[in-house]
Amino acid sequence: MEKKKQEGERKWPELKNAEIGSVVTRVAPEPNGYPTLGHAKGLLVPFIYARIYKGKFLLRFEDTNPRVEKREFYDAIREEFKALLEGAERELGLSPGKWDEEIIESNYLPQMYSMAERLIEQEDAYVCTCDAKKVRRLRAEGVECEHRRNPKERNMELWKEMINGGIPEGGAHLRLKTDMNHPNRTMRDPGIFRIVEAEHPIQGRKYRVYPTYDFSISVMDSLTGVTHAFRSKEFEPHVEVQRTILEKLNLRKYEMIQFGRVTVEGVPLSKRYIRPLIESGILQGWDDPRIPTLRGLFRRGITPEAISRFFYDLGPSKVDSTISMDAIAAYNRKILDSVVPRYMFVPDPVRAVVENFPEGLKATVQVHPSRHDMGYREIKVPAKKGVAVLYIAGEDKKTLKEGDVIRLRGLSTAVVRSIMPDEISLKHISEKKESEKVIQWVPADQAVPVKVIKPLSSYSISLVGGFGEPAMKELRPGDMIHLIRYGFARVDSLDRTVNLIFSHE
RNA sequence: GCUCCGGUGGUGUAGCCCGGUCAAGCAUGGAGGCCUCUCGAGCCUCAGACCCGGGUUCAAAUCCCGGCCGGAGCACCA
Repeated sequence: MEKKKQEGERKWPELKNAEIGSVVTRVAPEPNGYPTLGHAKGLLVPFIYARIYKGKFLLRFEDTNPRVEKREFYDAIREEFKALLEGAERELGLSPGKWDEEIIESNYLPQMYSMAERLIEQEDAYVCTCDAKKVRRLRAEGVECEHRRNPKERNMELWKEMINGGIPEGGAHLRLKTDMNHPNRTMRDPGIFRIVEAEHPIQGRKYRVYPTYDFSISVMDSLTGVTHAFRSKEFEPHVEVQRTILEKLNLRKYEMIQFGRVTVEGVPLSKRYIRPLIESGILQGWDDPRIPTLRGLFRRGITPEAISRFFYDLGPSKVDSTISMDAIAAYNRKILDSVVPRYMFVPDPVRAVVENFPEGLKATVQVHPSRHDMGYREIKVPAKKGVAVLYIAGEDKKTLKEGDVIRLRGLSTAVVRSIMPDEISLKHISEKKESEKVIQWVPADQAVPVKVIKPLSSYSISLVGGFGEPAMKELRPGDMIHLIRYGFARVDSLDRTVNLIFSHE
């Protein structure tokens, strides 16, 4: 499918110190949950820059806190990121739509250990055995503790004990020696390694000492050749810490770039909010269409293309932005509209008996109103003694009164004869009239039972039942469709009914 | 409290580093019209913004100073 991609493209701001062909960026997720819409900017911004500059894009698992990380999350991140990047390639023409290399940070632990030892050797780091509360207090007050003055031999001894298990979790941590009076409090002797007694999803029980974020990110970015490291704005005060680490270890420097956070109006993105809803059974799982996890969104029929285009237009700005699901739906609608087949669906059906119905009259409906190449479907409507039985939507029935002329889409023009509580009586007329109301319908004898699930909030869904036209029984899970005068939907499953999840209007 | 970062139409942004071409571009949303056997999409038209106050300058969205507002961080999490 050819897309018009070239004209009117907005340009992203230039990167500092960037040359075509030599830019390396990365996304560095922690495998501690299912990725949400909140992760999309963190993925797409570095990816887009890597492709604009024809450079390299890395996926790095930042797995240095085994307490919260799980194997399944690595896979979930790979799957969702893959889908999104492939969507970005199709929609934005940024190729290849995948990461060039995958890096598991925990595999670099031995290297990081030796760097830690170098810092101890240089007297740029010391083991502190104060408890966490005291450390926090002293950092706030800008007061040095006694461990700071320990000789390097003593520090090395304690460090080895941390590694060998001689010190329990929480009993000691390695701190960078900077300045306990630094105005930026994150700079006051930050912790760089600590003990975590938990099984690591990849390394198992091999290690018990893990680096903290500031240490691992600076070392890893430098070691893996990253030239432009993106992270969200909350890390701004850490830039100074990370630069200091690079300097003390004499490692290659790179650009550190912060971008603003994205919040979705009325939609909580945090795992902290979502997890209890899943554990309590209110949500079915991490792919529940009510929540903004990427898989939830995909299941709901929000396409990777729409999400990539949306974040492309959003740009890499440093300002925090509040977006709405409606805006994402608008992007999705535009992408889907030109490619998705149309079907007639009647929610809350009511029988419509059409008299004077010609023998052999059948409907020819276009699969897509502006795309003849997508073909036509025929719907045969049997008539017994000049009477055909159809279903129309309950909502449409409500708006009709006796004498109205309606157009049964693609089939017949009819006049309303009478309206009963559970049925409406129509009469086929041959002449076409102007400005008649066009409604959708389904032949009663071939009506396909359809259920439409509409996500309403993270707690609620609504269920709408009705009948679809005969061709709907050919649908397969994953198909995206448009229900005429109703909205876009994705086929979720098929059993005795066709089960759809409503995307948006 | 301290440190840092932002503040351009309803929303999201470009421009700011290297002042003029910006009487501010784009997208989305809004209004109106055309088209349409969908209340969708498409096409056309319209309305809509440089946080405030000083200063520098022939000239400021862009530079400087002061204020106001918003966000983030101040963990042995990332």
